[in-house]
Amino acid sequence: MPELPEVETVRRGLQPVMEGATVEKLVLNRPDLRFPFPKDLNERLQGQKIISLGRRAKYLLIEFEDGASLISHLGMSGSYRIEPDLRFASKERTGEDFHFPRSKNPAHDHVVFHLQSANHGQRQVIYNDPRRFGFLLLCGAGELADHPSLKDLGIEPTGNSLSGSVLASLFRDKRVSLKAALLDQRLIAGLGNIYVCEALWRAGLSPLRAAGEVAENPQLAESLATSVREVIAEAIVAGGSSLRDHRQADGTLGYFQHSFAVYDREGEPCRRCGAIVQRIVQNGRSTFFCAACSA
DNA sequence: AGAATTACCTGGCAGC
DNA sequence: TGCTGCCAGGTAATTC
Repeated sequence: MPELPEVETVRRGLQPVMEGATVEKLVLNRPDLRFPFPKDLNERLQGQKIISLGRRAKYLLIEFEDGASLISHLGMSGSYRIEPDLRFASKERTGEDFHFPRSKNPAHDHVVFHLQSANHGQRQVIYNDPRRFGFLLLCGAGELADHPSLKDLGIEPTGNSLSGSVLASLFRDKRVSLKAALLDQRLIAGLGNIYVCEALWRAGLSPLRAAGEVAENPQLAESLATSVREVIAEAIVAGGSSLRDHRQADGTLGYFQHSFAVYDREGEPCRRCGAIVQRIVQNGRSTFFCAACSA
């Protein structure tokens, strides 16, 4: 699921239930995901109020009243879902504002937040992750900006801060391909394989082209920066992309996958020129593009 | 130092 | 129907 638009969609889905909620208990169903869970995690968070849900790049940030933050990354297959707390089922007025998605595979429900929600009564927020590439890290008050996972992240492609000139200065003298440069989280933070392919197609630029070359051409740099911002903004509005049946926290599906111009469309006609969309491998990962109308 | 490759996991799907 | 091999949106560690 999770590039920036998917993580932002998760954040918006969890926000009404989590913000202002008190952590009654945190249950860890295994000792680790990609990394070991922080020591004494339940003891550190129990009884605390969640002040806000934030996001940086593909990281979800859960901020607590004592200033600590939980840094949550969804890896390749992580998802959150919300359920009524079954221990209080008799008190629960269920179903009035949500439908609760069933777990597709309860064996991969690794973390359960038992919450006393500000507006929704008792709730469980459950983290499920079959491949376990995701992780949870705890960060003390004031340490967020310097945290190893966050400190080297580049500019957010949301809003209007990623201008053509900013992109040009980031890509200047880079000999790597545009594909690799756009995936580099130290330059622009939050893009993944899907949205890089889509943004390059929209700008009419070949993923094989050197990043530094585009940096020297203000019009191309402007076009690429605009395409990146547009693709990300449109994907957020669409609720992200739902691949392999991934769902949002409230169980609904994003629908940006229906707008893909090239991603996962190998052999199908280009929506701009009708030529056949190609798949190549760059740095070990699939790239989809139209060789006929991208230069 | 920067770039490319490999490692980490499970599930789904195509082909046999 | 079951097996095998391959592929998948991520970052981090290792190698070159």
